[in-house]
Amino acid sequence: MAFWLMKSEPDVFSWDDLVAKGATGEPWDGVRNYQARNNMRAMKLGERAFFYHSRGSAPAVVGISEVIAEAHPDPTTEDPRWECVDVRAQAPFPRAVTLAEIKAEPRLAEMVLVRNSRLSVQPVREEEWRLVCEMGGARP
DNA sequence: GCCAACGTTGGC
DNA sequence: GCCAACGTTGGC
Repeated sequence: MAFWLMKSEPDVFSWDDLVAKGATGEPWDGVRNYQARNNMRAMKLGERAFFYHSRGSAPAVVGISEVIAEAHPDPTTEDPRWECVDVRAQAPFPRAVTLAEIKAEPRLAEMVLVRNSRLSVQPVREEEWRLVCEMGGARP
């Protein structure tokens, strides 16, 4: 069981937008980066991902989403190279965990979020997952 | 709004 | 296959 982190600009598609989609969820389309696509290809049904708000006033992990459809062609392009998974909101973080808090935690220094801030879909280690959940008061 | 870091493109 | 130029992302 792997863990993931997916970024979204809250002005474009926020956690609340995903919550509003309910059980139907949302295709995570528009990704045009090979590493991010490869990560989506590796996602399995039922695996979970942090929902991260980038470019907001305070970039932060704000919720947990769940994969409800494995990789399939991205409906927003004819280009067969690009694929997406579908996700739905599973649970909000009682307290958002900001990037500043993550950077201040030495045990999270190896997170992809810290080391390669530009990758929009990234793996999270199990111990990192548990720690971030704990920091946000979320059930891991 | 600025700018550093990174990924992609395209000429050679 | 190299690398400069360019575009995009995202923190601040």
